[in-house]
Amino acid sequence: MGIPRGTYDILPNEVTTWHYLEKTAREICARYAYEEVRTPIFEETSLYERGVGETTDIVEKEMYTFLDRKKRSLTLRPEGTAGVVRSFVENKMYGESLPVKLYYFGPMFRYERPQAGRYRQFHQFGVEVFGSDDPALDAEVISLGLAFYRSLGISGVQVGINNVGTPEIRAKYFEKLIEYFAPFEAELDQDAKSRLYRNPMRILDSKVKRTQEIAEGAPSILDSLDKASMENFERVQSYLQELQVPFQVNDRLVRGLDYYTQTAFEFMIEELGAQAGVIGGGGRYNGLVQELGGPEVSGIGFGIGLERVILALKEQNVAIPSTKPMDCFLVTMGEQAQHASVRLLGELRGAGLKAERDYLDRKMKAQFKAANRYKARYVAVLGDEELASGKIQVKQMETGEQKSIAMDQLVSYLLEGK
RNA sequence: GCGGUCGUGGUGAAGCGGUUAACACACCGGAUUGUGGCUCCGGCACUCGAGGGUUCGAAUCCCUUCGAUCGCCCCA
Repeated sequence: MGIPRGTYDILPNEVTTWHYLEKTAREICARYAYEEVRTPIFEETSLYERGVGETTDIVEKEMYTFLDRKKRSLTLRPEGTAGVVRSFVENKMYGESLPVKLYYFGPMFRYERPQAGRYRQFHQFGVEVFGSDDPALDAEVISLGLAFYRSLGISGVQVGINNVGTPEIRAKYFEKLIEYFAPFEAELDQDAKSRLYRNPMRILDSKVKRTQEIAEGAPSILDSLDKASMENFERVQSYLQELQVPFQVNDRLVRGLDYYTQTAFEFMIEELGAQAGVIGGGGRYNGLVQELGGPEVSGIGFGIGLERVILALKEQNVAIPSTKPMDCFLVTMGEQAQHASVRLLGELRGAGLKAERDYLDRKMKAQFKAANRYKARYVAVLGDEELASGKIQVKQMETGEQKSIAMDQLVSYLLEGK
């Protein structure tokens, strides 16, 4: 027996990092007036087929799909947006005052081969905004993402933005691309060939040298945009400038999900390499709410891969705030003292102090060692003498200073020392 | 789904055909039977991911399998 492939345990010493990420995300979202939403970890399979797109890699080969006991097809969520949109529609949030600004945090599942910064169960922090086309929101969402990285202490995050137009524009652009690539068909690599008629935009970011050379001359989607899209794109850029968000226009930026319209963006960090370097991405999805049965309400959001954020934190040696030190370790000598320690320990904890004792009947020396391991600020020694006198020995570990204190004064003494 | 590398104690690792499986750290115990962080001493792998084979003999060679890791596709 072992842990399933592509999954991993987050052990206590790592959990502090996760708390740090969550806390930071929550604080920033609160500042930007986003509220948390928690949706199920699995949904009906059809939600993703319709929402994410039938021809995407995610739906074609990466979903964890299973039948329940009533033979309903369910799928462990491969991404966050579809579920949040479903919830938005189902709970008729479009009836509330718009825009509705939401964020989420949690595990996602994709059946892929594990690799650096890629797991089968991984975690995302994401936001979604519904009900406004205002390009200022596009800029807000991007700057919120960037604020998250910065607030964590990650530097060098690059923002790439593009405008992928409307589905109609993309259809026309596809024709142009096919027209351009067709004469080179024989020179393209296998992957590019298979994409030529299905999704030629994907050829643009190929890593195969010859394909890349050919792709360099391909027409840009920006030249195919209609006036409204172009204006929208320009306004997003000017708002980003207002917010002092550095960005690069990348007309080759393609996202993996079908639902994106207009603005598409990515957060990247160079040190982590080509794959893990994309630490977040998102865009606008103006047709999705309708596609999933809601009214014509537009949306925009991003998903940030937290495993990759953690890679970046480690790469850049960002210090994680450590856990609370132990206020007091109770050393006990003898059975009487062990009994008495139960109550004393309860009192310490009841007073809000972090306190611990030995449970393995260890020798005093070993108990002191344990206290050190816990980084205890004080050690209180309780033995027969103390029980008889009602006074307990309290040692401040850093200075080695030791005092005798009335047992009922211990709590207030420790609270003073904080 | 495809390709490379790897798999020895709690951890980091040596050993690469010859039989008690180095060493370091961690942990436990003792020196110091009521006091930590230093020092010294002792303990801690019937076993080298699993299964099969070659051999007088395998952790060391071969095959299979599982897993990890890195890369490709794709993505966070």
